[in-house]
Amino acid sequence: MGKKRKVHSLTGRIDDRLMMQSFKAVKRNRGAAGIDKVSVGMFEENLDANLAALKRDLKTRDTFVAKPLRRVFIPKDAKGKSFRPLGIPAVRDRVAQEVIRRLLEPIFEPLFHDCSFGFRPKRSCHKAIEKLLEFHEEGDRVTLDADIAGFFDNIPHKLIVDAVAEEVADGNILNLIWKFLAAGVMENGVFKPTTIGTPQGGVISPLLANIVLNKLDWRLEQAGYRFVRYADDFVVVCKDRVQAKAALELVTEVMTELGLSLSPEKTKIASYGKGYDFLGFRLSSKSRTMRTKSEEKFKTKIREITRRCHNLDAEVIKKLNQVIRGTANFFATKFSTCIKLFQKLDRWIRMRVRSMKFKRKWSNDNYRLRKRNLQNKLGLLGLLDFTQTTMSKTSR
DNA sequence: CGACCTTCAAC
RNA sequence: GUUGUUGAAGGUCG
Repeated sequence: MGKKRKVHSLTGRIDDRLMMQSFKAVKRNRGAAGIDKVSVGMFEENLDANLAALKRDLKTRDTFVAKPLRRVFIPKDAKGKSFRPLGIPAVRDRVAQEVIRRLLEPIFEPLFHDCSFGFRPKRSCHKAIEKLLEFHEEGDRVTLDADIAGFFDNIPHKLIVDAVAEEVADGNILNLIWKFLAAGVMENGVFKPTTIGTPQGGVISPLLANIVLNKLDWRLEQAGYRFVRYADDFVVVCKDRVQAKAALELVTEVMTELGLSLSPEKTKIASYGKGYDFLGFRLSSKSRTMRTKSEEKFKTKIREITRRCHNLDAEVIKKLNQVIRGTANFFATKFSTCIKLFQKLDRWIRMRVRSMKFKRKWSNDNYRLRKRNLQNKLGLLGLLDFTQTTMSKTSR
């Protein structure tokens, strides 16, 4: 029953190499500037001096001041009128957060539950679903599909810092996290303090989310439930509806403790027999395919590329192939049963391409023939062309 | 292994 | 204008 050994000096690990690695990581994303309008490129102009100053501020207690976040609203779903509030930290602060993230991640990663799959290295949606399907194959077919209401925006700051403090005793680091959380936002020129939530757009936010929800994971484990969690979206696998009800009760209780609540619309008891949506797929005992929303998103994208008024050329085919490759790559997995859907979509894509505008070279040119030749020569591919390559790859 | 470019997906 | 973490694929150059 010895006391858990905490990590004491993380601050001491902040050196020039870590600073540089963190900057490189921020640069790789090619993200936009924050409130101070300093772009990554501008920060890089005096890189050594900027990193040195930042390192000093991070290492000496109560020196670092997080700049307010820049507020940007992005549409949540393609045509919906709901918006997601982004908080974009200044480039300097993104580097700072990356430094802290790199220090914290190795500490918390081993403590996380094996069934937590979101935002974690070497884990993915596919792995999450594979685990879920394993559970179903072992017999349990009723699911509690739960979603936390406004998760990132509603986690209490104290809860986050306390959760980190359970493993980290370095007061300076805890202070820095507190400052990131309480940086505030500038919304059309007016400063608004942030008293709750972790910024959507913050470098450490995903890690902090996992640190907090790790508590939920182990509570479920302790109660004997099997589940798969991806960020704030999780499925508890149950043997029947009675057990699912009980699971819902436990989850609700834990949510209250964490100052959170479930989204009533997105939380439901379903079954593997009837099927349910999770991480972009529609999962059921008879098929695992794209969910309707994802199919619509894909179609919208194809429509944009193959607009009737646009001229069919090499660029269009290239762009189409990129999108098709990417989509097939995600949805054609070991477990998915997408062949029929892909056939349908491929026919639809070819129809779209056929009806595109195509320049006539001379007045009585057989442009249909030239168009088809162009299509073949430039190699327009279909979703199915990519599934075959993924199939042969997965079997190796 | 690294730099850059493009795409897809989840949240 | 659009941030962030993670995973995947393809390409160019070392």
